Amino acid sequence: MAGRQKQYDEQQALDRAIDVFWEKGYEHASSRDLQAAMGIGKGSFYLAFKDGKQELFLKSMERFFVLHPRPLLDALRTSAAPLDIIRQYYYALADAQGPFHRFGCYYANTLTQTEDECLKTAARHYIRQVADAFTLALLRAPNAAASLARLAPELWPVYFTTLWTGLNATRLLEHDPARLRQLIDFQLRLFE
Amino acid sequence: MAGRQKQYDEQQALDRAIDVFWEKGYEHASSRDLQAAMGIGKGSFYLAFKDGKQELFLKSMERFFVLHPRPLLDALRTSAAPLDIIRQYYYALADAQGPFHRFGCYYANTLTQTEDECLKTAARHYIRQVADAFTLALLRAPNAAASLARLAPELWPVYFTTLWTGLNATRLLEHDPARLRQLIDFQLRLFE
DNA sequence: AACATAGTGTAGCGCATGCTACAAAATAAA
DNA sequence: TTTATTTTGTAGCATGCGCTACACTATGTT
Repeated sequence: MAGRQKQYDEQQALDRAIDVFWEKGYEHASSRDLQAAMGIGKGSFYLAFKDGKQELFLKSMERFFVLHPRPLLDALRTSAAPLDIIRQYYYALADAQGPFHRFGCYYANTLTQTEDECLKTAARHYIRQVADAFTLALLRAPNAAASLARLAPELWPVYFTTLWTGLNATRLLEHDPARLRQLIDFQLRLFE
Repeated sequence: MAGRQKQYDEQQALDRAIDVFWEKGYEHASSRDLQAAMGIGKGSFYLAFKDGKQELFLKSMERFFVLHPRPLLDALRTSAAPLDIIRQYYYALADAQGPFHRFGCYYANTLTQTEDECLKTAARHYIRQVADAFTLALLRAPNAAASLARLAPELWPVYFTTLWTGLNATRLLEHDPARLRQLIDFQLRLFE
């Protein structure tokens, strides 16, 4: 392996790109915006990401999953009270001020903001991961039987997803976080 | 009133603009796209809509409301079974194939796809109109008391909105309309 | 007929976009 | 030291964007 060595940390640069993509959305984040935030120039940018912005965004979605949903999913796997963890996650989305999800859901935004089928497919994948994990966690909860009697389990993922993506839009309408939290509490009562 | 007379029908042109905006979204509908669909040139376009694309879209949102939500709201005001009407409206959004809402919700799309505060404020306004009308209609329904006991009425608009905007995104994930209809049925059981 | 007014068609400006081309610089292997 | 390889910085292309400028045409008023 010969050649000059990179003057930037790839992962750090990816994290900075996430900041820009999250705030502005895929389409509105220009390659120049991204390069500035990542602290690199065009040359390095198109060397590291040969397919440009799209490739960077795909990698940023993977990285985002490691940073945010994965720790949650890991916690869910071992928790005795998964519902409380899930509730806090929904709260974070409803709470526009919070440090997480200040700009909404990274993946749901992608789903509604771009027409790129490749990116939408990836976003779908990550959202499904979370919804399926929620379903599995609550199926293992002590009071699962009661919940099952109310709603068939194959509808649980679509139930979570609709609530999640709904909140992602409704938070732009209803600015009172308390009311959104009340709605979340009501919807999650299904699993109590 | 002197001067040459218009060679196109303003309302027809507006309807064509809606087609383009609905399919492509505000940002992705270029002024040239719109002019072509409306059958007019730059000159007529910027004479009729001095503030350009933004003004056209604002007017298209008003026109859209007259075309689609208003008839629904009128029907709700007099119906003895408002829940059935509401259910069909949700079905139409879930059913990606249907003639209406083939490209999702005109207003919810605006809310998540653009950063223009002026347009978002207008979109919020129209969505609220519908959610409030749903609430009023169901409060007048014969079995309103039972529904009230389950969920406080001030949460009804946010309940409708979250389901609506949620479906608007979930339809991009879950392509089986039957499953979405099952979810709608379950959510609307609150008002039975 | 003369004039003012409203609508139409065309040329093109200034800007931002994603991306390529390519020379210069740095590093490891020979 | 030479060579091959990798990274970096800069110049700039082609395209599409929203929009303006302006001459031209059609119409109503005087």
